[in-house]
Amino acid sequence: MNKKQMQSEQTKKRVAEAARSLFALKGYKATSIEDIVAATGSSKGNIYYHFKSKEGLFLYLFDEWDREWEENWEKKQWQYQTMKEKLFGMAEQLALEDLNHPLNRAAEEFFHMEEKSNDVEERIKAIYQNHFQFFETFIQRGIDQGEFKHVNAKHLAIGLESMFVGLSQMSRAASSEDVGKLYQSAVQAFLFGIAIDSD
Amino acid sequence: MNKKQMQSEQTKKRVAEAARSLFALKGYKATSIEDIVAATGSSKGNIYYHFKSKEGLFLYLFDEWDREWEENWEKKQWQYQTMKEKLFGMAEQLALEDLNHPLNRAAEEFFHMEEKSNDVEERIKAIYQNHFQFFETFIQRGIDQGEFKHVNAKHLAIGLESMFVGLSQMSRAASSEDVGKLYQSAVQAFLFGIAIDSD
DNA sequence: TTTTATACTGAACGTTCATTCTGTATCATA
DNA sequence: TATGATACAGAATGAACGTTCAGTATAAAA
Repeated sequence: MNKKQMQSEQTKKRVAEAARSLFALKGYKATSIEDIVAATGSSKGNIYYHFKSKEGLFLYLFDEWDREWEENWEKKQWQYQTMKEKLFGMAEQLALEDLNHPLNRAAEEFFHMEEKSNDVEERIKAIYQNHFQFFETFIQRGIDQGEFKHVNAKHLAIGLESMFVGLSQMSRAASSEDVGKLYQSAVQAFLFGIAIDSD
Repeated sequence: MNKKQMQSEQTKKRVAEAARSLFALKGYKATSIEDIVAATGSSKGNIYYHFKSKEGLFLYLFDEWDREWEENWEKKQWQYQTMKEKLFGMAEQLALEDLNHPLNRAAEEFFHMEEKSNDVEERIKAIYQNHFQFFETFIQRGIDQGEFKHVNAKHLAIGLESMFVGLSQMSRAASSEDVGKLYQSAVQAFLFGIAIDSD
């Protein structure tokens, strides 16, 4: 790799990292390109040389996060034996890691914005579909291994994703609660139910 | 009531209804005061005479919705006997009524905006607390009546709210699915669990 | 050394928008 | 009828910000 290419790559990283900090601190909308300029010393034009748009820059950061999450999970999941244990473990990772991830708040804001370019909208849908697929495979494995009932894996995959997405949002409003316990009892309910007559 | 007061009230209603339609159509941020001016024939100044701000106008509409929801639920819940049935009934009302409510999308956007005035932030927190309280009472009743296990009602109230909030959001991404079924299986899981070994 | 592609600059553009403010019309009240 | 309050009009304010573009510097390629 060239000296020039290396510098270019470094610049891109510097911009990305500054952007991540700013998005974390101020939120997506409230972080202006000007803010990133001030934080990096790079010029506006240069930022647009490295990233297609503000949306593109954010999506770049989000992808990094998503990739890292899956890597961490792959490393971690082997310590658990059953699918039930895995699910509790996943809840733990989500509660501890995700909630404290710098992009957490900004991502929520970003995903709920109404003014998005069409390609971004498509990307977001694809991300969700990916998560659904992940959980569907997970649940299906539980069924195949005789741990889970013969439920509709597709529906309950969405149910699981819903629960975790919602949990992540509610954890902020219900601040005084112990978040770990919250996630744990939610998963407990999802696995074993809260009703007494188990039919 | 005066003729003047009546006209004033009508104007306020006209503005509110136009705003609701526009928020539903274009989203919160994308709906400008100018849009509402164009739709009502009222002037900007007049809108600000009747409502404190754009945020205030939206919150006014949201309150109406919240009130109506509780009224509808109060009417409906008596047709169900057990708490389990009630929960399924609630899921139905949420799936059918809420998802089609004009403000649904805009409210999501509004609640996830990062730039909010402090009093609005407080209001939103209060709204959530209210929902938590509602579910906590609900679950506690189930426990007292011997229908539910001795779970932590506080935690699971948040869990329920999380699930429904998440479900409402996911229902858009997973459009092709039958939303009613989706809610139903989520509640089914929450009540009876998906695991086979019910401990 | 000349040429060319890449990396970078920053001023200018174009647009959007919530809110305020000064003034006016209308109706209730005294 | 005179006075005061209420309801309404709409121009002006004032700021914010993403994106583009014409031009410059730097280093690789020829």
